[in-house]
Amino acid sequence: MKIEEEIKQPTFKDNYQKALINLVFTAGWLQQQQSSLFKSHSLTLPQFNILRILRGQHPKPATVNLLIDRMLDKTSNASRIVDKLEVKQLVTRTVCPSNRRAVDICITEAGLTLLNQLDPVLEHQRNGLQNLTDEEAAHLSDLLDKIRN
Amino acid sequence: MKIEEEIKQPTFKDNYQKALINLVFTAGWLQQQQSSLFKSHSLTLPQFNILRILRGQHPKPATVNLLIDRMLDKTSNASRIVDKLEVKQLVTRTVCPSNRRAVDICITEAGLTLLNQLDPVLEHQRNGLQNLTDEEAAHLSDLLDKIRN
DNA sequence: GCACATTCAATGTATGTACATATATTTGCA
DNA sequence: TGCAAATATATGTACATACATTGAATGTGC
Repeated sequence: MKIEEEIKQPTFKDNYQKALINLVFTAGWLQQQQSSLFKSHSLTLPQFNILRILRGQHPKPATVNLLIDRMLDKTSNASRIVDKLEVKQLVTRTVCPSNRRAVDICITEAGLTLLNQLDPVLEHQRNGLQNLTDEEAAHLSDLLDKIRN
Repeated sequence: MKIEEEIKQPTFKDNYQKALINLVFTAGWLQQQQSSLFKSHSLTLPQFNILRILRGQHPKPATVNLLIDRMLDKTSNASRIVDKLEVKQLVTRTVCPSNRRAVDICITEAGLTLLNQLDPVLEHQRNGLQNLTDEEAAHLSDLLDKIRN
């Protein structure tokens, strides 16, 4: 469905306004698609993303700062998302021995197992962009880089 | 800055994953840019978007259902966003005479004045996509439509 | 060695998102 | 008519976002 129909706005001021609205709408649409994949495992999208970063570090620990650096949403509160993951015993939190201000966060075996279960689901969906060709996906990424200069 | 640098991830599995992450990241980046424009007027982005829809209807009233239909984020709670706008006296809420289940929501003069103040700011920014050409913006929008099929 | 700024994480508050449920009203049909 | 289903909105709860503030630990300059 074209964006005009999705939000029932027949015309836009110009192509810039149309692309902006389409961009925000489509990103939300994709995030909702992804969220639904995790719901049955009681994981939210931000929780999943944090876990994935931790797996990338594994077996090295990560700090909260490192998580923020790598998160898509820089302003969100990594500390509290880690709280939730800790309660579910998917991560551990220990004070860093070499710098007691920092906290070492590690993914647990349970966390790794959960992610491994989720991988094939995501893979099968080709990350939700299955309607694009490889070239189109690359071109899209270039346009987005250009937006942010 | 390329997306690889933004989130400090040197490589991606494929162009699909890269485009997906870039899409979500860029949409968040744009929304934060916009939010900062409203902050000095104590308006949040969802509140602004609701106000803009109401201005489009003016002087006809809108219902909560109409707002949800036109909102970018369909699952958000329009009712509570209208609450906030009502407290600020930017909108009015009256029970619809012809259907007492529904609520007629109208933008007030104060709301219209506020939007008019904000318009030039947004216009000047070309909606945040000033780095794209008109053709690129149109092409981006087409790619996004294609993602959602 | 000590005052002071900086860094790192946690916390507080307001708002928004996601989803389930509640309440009132209207519609439709047996 | 009467009553179940559908509709329109509001409310409850858990989680996340945005941003300011706090508090402990560390680094720096003197």
